[in-house]
Amino acid sequence: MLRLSKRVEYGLMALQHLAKRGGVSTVREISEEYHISYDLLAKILQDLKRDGLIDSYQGVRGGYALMLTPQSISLTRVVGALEEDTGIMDCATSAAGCSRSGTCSIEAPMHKLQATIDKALSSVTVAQLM
Amino acid sequence: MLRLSKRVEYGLMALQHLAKRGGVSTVREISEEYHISYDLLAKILQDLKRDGLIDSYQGVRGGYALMLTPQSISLTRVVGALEEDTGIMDCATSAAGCSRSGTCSIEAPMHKLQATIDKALSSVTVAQLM
DNA sequence: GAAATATCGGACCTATTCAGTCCGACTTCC
DNA sequence: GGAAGTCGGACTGAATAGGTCCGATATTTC
Ligand code: SF4
Ligand code: SF4
Repeated sequence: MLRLSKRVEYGLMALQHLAKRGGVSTVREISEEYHISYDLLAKILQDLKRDGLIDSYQGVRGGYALMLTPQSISLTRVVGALEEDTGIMDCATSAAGCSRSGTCSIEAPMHKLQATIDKALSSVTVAQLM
Repeated sequence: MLRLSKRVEYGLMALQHLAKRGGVSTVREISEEYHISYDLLAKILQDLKRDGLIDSYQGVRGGYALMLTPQSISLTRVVGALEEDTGIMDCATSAAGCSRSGTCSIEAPMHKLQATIDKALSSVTVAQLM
């Protein structure tokens, strides 16, 4: 379907918010501003933190803040943190391979297309969302 | 998830086969060569025909054949014929729009990304699959 | 120390989409 | 008339996405 998940979409909005704000923001604050489900956004930010994109502070007056500069956070990174299966086709994440790999003749061109798309994603950073 | 559907994958294999073969091929022939479900592939080829990419001949000794040159069939065209929702996000297919369109600030950059991906897709043709 | 405000983390539910199947109708060649 | 094909719609099962719930833990404030 070639569509980005809501998780990525919300994640990007949140990152954009954090970048614009600079400091620490809470899940509630972000979820209300952009009308995103609180619980869902909470999970997303936890994933981003787990991947080292943002830092978290617990307790009262806690929240999340960017750990990296907006310029250094690419869409590739965000997608990687928030989705398991990237990759345009089964054979794209080259490790696994595909059962048809012998008879299928479109594998090579698809890998090339994958590379092109990866490049497109990596060229977009959070800094460009502001 | 940024993944192409099996429909597109099978469709491309079939188109590649038709392009390589030149003449008329039956669904059975293609489905057996690449180990694709007969019924599923049948539907896919019907869709491709409906979109004018291939031509069909009914009855005994019938089958499908390309209507266009392999060079003139882009991936964009194939995806368009086989999937309803193209588009990286809800707002991408600009007509519909999105309820968050006011508060959301990442819309413009996403449209740009969409354009980049579209370009990548349109630069791949069936001719390059052979 | 208690209460308020946060993140943390896992289980859970539901709707939608995808892949695949089944079957009856129609068309054409032999 | 029968075999070999496409046509088209309905249907199923499995996977995924999107969203919810709730109890635990950490930290600040009063
Ligand atoms: S090798 Fe071919 S059949 Fe297998 S996932 Fe890649 S494109 Fe599809
Ligand atoms: S306008 Fe914003 S919220 Fe709406 S679909 Fe586009 S990116 Fe998502």
